[in-house]
Amino acid sequence: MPPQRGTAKTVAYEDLKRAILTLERKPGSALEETELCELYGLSRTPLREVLQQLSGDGYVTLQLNRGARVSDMTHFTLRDFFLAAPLIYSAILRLAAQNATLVQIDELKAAQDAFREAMDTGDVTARALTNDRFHRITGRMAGNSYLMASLDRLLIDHTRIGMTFFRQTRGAKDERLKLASAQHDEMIVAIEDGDEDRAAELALEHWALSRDQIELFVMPPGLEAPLGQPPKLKSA
Amino acid sequence: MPPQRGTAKTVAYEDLKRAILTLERKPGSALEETELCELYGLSRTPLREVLQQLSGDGYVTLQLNRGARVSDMTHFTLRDFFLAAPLIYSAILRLAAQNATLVQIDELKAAQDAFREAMDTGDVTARALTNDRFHRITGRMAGNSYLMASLDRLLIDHTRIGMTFFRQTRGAKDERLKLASAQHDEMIVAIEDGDEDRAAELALEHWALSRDQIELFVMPPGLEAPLGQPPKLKSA
DNA sequence: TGTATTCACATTGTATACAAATTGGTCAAC
DNA sequence: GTTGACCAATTTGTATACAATGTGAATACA
Repeated sequence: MPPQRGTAKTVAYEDLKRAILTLERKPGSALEETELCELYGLSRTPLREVLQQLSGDGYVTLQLNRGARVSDMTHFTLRDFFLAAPLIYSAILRLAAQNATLVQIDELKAAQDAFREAMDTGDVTARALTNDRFHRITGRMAGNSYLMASLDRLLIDHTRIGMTFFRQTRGAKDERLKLASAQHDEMIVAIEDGDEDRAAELALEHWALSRDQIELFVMPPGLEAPLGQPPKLKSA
Repeated sequence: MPPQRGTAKTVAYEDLKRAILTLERKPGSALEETELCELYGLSRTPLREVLQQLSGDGYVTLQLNRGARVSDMTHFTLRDFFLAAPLIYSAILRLAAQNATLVQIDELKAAQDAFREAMDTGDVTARALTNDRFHRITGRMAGNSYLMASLDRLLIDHTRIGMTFFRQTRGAKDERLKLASAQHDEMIVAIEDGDEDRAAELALEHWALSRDQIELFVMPPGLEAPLGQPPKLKSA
């Protein structure tokens, strides 16, 4: 799925992914070719190929004669997200517990160390990216390319959503972060033990925690029955 | 997910997909750029972009400085396939029953008509492609982009596998084809009725039928306990 | 005879130039 | 004042030429 391990091209590919995941590039924003060419020191031909790749991976949306945009997140995607996430996450973690190799388990532990460190520093971006990395490793452990396709797309949006709600984590809410981290630790144990039922269960608990945070963010207390019109939609 | 509705480029994109799904292009076979350029009347730049797209969609695998190959199917992928298929198919059909529009239901009926027709003619390719089309429509009905990513990849391989076992359908085995078709009909009813439980159930039954055919093909009767070595694997 | 090195060829990767399409703005007409 | 057409400027799409990498055959050497 990674494009190639070329040089400047890979840098562009990876950095665009990072920028999209961290909301540095906002959903729906235009990606102009010449700007990106200068930024990454590529000519348009290879840069366009990077954009095609990112499109296939779900990071970017292409429109004929109208260039590339960062894939946007509507409330439709949020609804889809809520439906797909528990299904895929639990399946992935079950398979991870079945199939993880020792090397991968070490990778996962390292990722968790990095996440814990990012938790301590207040760096929102680092939290989101290290968390993203943790879950992508569980995906690789599962080693199922079909499910991986869904996981990849879920994580794009999960990480982007996380960038907004990790930001508001203060005081009492840090308990949630600690809980999330503790769940990661338990996942590692379950995977090491090959305890697939426990791993799947943890995936669902972890998702439930995340879901509650998202719901809190989407629907803050006190605004549960908002008056007035729903946000206006573009008609297709 | 479709690239654009350009002209020659779209033709190349769609035709390559078709050729890959029908095994006209064999798994693992090389896709040389100049050959494809002549075939589709494109220069290398847009053709390469098509290959990048197909790579993102899972039809094609790219290697740095070594070009593109048709994604191959090992028995690893077959194992992954058996794990992921029931999960995704049932989820997709459940959502399809929830969300299908009337227009989509008409499309699905048309696809089923085409499938039935292909069943009568002995045309293996037509069977595989119309069946593929039927299931992709259910995916669009479900309208969940996350799960769609997995479904797309499952259907690539399911259709390719189908190309081999549809071929051996004769005499008594036609019963299986009729049953598959009848299941399609029942799916349409369940979707029209919004009966999501029934739709999900049918997805599993349909999968079970398909799985049995695949198992028969992979492990023909009389070879259930083969002697000697398992097929040799390429390490890594 | 077997192995290693070299060189020519073929194929992929990149840059640039050119063609086509879209966008935004101006001006005229209603 | 609003609508519409037209034109310039920007941006995307395509072709071609060139650079770099990989492949394989022939040859030299052990």
